Amino acid sequence: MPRRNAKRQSLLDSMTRQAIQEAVVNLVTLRDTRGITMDEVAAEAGVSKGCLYLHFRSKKDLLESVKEISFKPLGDQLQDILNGSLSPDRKIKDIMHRLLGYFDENRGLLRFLLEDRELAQSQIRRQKSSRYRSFLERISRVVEDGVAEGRFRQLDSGKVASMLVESTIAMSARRLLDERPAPVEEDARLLMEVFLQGITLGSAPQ
Amino acid sequence: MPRRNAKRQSLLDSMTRQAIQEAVVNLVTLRDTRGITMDEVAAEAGVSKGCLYLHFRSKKDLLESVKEISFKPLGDQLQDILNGSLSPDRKIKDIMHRLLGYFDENRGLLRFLLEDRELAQSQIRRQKSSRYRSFLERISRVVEDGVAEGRFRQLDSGKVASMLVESTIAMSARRLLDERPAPVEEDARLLMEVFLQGITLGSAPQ
Amino acid sequence: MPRRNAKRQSLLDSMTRQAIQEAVVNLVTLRDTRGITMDEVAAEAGVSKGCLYLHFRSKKDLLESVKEISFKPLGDQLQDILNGSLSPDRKIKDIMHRLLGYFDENRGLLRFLLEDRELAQSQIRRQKSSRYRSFLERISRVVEDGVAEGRFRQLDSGKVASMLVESTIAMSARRLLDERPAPVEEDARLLMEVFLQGITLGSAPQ
Amino acid sequence: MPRRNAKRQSLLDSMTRQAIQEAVVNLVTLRDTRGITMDEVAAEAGVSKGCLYLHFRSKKDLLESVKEISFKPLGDQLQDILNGSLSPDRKIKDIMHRLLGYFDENRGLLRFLLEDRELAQSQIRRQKSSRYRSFLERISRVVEDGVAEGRFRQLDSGKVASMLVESTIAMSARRLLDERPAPVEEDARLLMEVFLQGITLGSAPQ
DNA sequence: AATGAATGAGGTTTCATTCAT
DNA sequence: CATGAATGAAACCTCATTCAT
Repeated sequence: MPRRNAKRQSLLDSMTRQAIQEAVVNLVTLRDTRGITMDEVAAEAGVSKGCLYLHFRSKKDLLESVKEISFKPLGDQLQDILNGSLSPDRKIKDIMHRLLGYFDENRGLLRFLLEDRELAQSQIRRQKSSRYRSFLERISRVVEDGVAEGRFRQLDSGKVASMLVESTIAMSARRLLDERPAPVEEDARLLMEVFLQGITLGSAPQ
Repeated sequence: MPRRNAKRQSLLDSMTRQAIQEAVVNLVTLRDTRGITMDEVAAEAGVSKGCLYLHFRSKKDLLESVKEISFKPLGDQLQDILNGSLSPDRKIKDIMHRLLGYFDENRGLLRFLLEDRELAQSQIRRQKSSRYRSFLERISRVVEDGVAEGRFRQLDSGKVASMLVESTIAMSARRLLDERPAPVEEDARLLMEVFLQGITLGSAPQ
Repeated sequence: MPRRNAKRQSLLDSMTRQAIQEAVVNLVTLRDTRGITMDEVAAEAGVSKGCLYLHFRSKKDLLESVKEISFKPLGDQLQDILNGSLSPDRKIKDIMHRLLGYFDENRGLLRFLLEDRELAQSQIRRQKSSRYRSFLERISRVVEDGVAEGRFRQLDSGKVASMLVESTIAMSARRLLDERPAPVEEDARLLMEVFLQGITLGSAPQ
Repeated sequence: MPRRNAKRQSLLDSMTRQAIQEAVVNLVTLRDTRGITMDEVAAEAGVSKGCLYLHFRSKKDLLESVKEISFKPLGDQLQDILNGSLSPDRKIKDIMHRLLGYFDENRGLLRFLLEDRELAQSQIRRQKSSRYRSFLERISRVVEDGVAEGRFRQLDSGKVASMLVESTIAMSARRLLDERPAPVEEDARLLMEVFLQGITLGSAPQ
């Protein structure tokens, strides 16, 4: 049964791939991305060093693939929110909520995002379109929609998007350190309150 | 005159120290912190590699010291603002203004802050007092003052401080990438507007 | 019918063997012998890597076998010439002609010969009988025949054989590099003119 | 005394460089060039592996430098002969004599030459100007001089040069294998007898 | 007979650190 | 105080070979 064999083989194959990727996620959860070595990945995954290069062309390739699969589900969920028909402020709230939740569930991934963000800064100009930057632009457009609808003030949407996203990531980072973080809803609400109404007492509209 | 010799020696000594530290700053402006080598530092400083270890115990020690001196002036300036008698919202505005300005003037240093931030996030619990964390706590207290004075709403001050600071850093990073960034005042004003009043149209009280 | 099956098996078997060997020849035509990997051989042959080791004990064994079969036709042709009844000088000419022609037709094989030659030189004493060395000895005997027949001068036949063969190989190598090499006949004639009129008795000027 | 120190330092430096290069020569004398590893070179030279890269950028660089210095003296001697005012046939004889002698004295170097020759052939087209090829061209010109002077027959000088050089190298290789090789003079004379009386005008019998 | 994932020894290269001078 | 050659522990990567299926 060559068909069956092929299937099982490719299943095994993809299982090893996953095992390696999961090993990376495990290690990244503890260490910095740049601190991990291929030896460690191999040990963590329970395979030989050579095997790593059977499944990934290089270390860079491996890390890249881990980022890819790690952020895929989040990306899809955010996509759904962004493509939805909710109001801009609701979209922003949902996105914040989802980001907080996702990083709660996948604690190691935050480091990849942090690295991505740094990367965007070191490769000044050249590689504008990292995951992070394109995400920012999406948020930016939601802000613009809010402005167009007369809900938000006329502010630089790109900069506001940065503020929204970075504040949410900062909140996620805090939650990571917190042994008993507040419920996700609570932090999402705090973010929204601050951004929608500011921190000044009495400035709330109603 | 042993006294005089000692003095001259220590003067020369400190000059070499400075030369080395400046070399690091120069290199960090271009590269990632972890990407620079001791060879490069020695070459940039115009001293021998061995000399580096005469003045600093290790690479880590050297980088740490560079952070120290790099952020000292900023720290002092922020300290002055924090110790001043201005209102909390004015303090926050001044701090934002100063942060944006400082990173504009010292473009490479942002990387150190980013590193510090990562450190602060990876130091789960154990060693609370990274520069970044202690700075956050200072801001946190200003927010609390504002709450106490009845100017700010009753919000989690630590979280709000994170939001304020991360948004400002994000703005600095944007400015770094921007070829012709807006005047510092403009970005500081945007940050304050958003945080004090939120982004919602019509929510401005007076 | 176990007989028939066995036959078919061995036929299939030998076909795979050949496919592998041909793959090596193809690759050697492009690359250096030592540059090719077993992965590449497997890919080129369209079989699995493991299959290689079913037909050949090792890489060395495989390459050795390829040399064997690659030079077999040439060896047979040269054998015919050597066993023929032509005059020694005619034999030498025919051999040169055949060598030039063979390497023209099988461009990659020259690399094997070069490797063999190196091998012959590094194998100090031990394993005298590499293909190359035994071929040299054959030529040597033709020279001796020529001496015995009074056609050639009394010269060290082994050394003269080396000169003849190396000059011919050098000519082949030149032809390989040449985009439009002269006709084989022309180069063979040049070789003969130089050598025959040099080693032929009575060609000494005074 | 900084002057003196610098001198001694650079002396030590160049001594290590030499030690490394000599280690390569020693190893090449025994093994094939491509078979030696940087580990072996380091061990043979009595230095650490890292030290190798202090003196040479890469393995390729090291081997290249060894070739350079190994063939420099030979190159100079051949240069002198080529630039001299002797007759073309005398030049050729002297060059053959010198090649045989040089390879006798520096047995390992022959391997480098053999490798270079192969290299020239595998890098078809690209690196036309290897040491070997430029040397061939020099010899080629001597042959042309001989033709111009009416001493040699009108033959393709490039091809004849190949024959001359390759035959001499083949003779050297033979001498390498021979436990008691004939005196250099004898082999040089043999080469000359064969070639001179072959290419000399008027040697054609009929 | 055939597969191809896995191995692991070994290759080249880098770099923080030491130490004799 | 200063030097810079030397070190050696990793780092990344390759590839001939094996073996469960």
